[in-house]
Amino acid sequence: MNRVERIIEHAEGHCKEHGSRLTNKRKQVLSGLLKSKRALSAYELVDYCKNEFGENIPAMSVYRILSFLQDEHLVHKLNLANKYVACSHISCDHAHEVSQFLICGECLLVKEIAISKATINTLQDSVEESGFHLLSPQVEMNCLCENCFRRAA
Amino acid sequence: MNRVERIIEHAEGHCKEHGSRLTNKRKQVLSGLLKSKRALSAYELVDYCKNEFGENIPAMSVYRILSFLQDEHLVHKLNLANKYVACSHISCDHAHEVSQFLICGECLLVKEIAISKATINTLQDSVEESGFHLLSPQVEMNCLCENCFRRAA
DNA sequence: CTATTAAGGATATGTTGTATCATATCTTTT
DNA sequence: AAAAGATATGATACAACATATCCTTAATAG
Repeated sequence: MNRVERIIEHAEGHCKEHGSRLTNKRKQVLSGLLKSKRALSAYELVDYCKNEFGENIPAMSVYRILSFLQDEHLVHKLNLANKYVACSHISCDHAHEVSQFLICGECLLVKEIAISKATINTLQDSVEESGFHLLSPQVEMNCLCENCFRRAA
Repeated sequence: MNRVERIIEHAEGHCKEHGSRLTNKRKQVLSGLLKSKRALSAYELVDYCKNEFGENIPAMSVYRILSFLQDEHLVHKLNLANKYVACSHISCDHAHEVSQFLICGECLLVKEIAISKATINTLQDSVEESGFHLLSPQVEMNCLCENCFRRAA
């Protein structure tokens, strides 16, 4: 059993625990994200399922599936790019920490790193002081990866 | 002369200094953002110019104008919302600091606050350690404002 | 086994943004 | 003030991302 299969099995258990189902199509979409180093759009996932599994999933359904996977904390949406990535902590059992996403604006390579407690507290405090309430504590930063940076220079 | 007019005059001087022009339509678009507490979409600005000035600016032009205003650091794009806001530091002469944008996911009210040097350094360091290079150091966080938070609860 | 609920399909449409090519308006120089 | 060049704007088409709505199919509980 390879890495992706293992993660998906883990995710399936996670879903069962609170009575939701990780159906076939949901697994297919999730596997697409798991296999990719890059962030993918809903429409790219439509293509992936067609090519990889011969499944013709309409865009509408992919959006529904993505929304389900987000609710299950298996997937993040990157708003900087309007694209989606698998959560890198699916196979950990602990609730995952706040993530900082580094997104290459050129090739969409994504790196998800944990943000330090202290830093997130600072950000959170400034939010509360301003009378706002944090919804999804997820920090995205617009970067270039090493490769694209060199190519640009 | 009111607040918006004063800021626009200041912005005009700023543009002249490096040989760019703050034309009438550019002023109109900028004034729309300055008058709004909320972030606005390009298409909302099209409507604003039509209603306020009777100008029929095509969407294409508004996008170009927004792009110009961003180059001049007079406007920020909020990627979390695909909307635009006037930079809150237009009338300061000092180069503005890194901003943290608190965006109400409900009503799009936006608060722009300066982020502490220490915090931005921490974030920046984690970016560099991961082999990425920061492009636009602007942090956006998905929040609810006080009003919408209460209404939701 | 059938009633209920969850999942997925079909179709249309809304929203944001870009590509491309044409036209108009300023600016500078003569 | 006319020609030439640069900057700004217009018009049209379309690409990419996303949601609304209504309907059908599949899973599960009673």
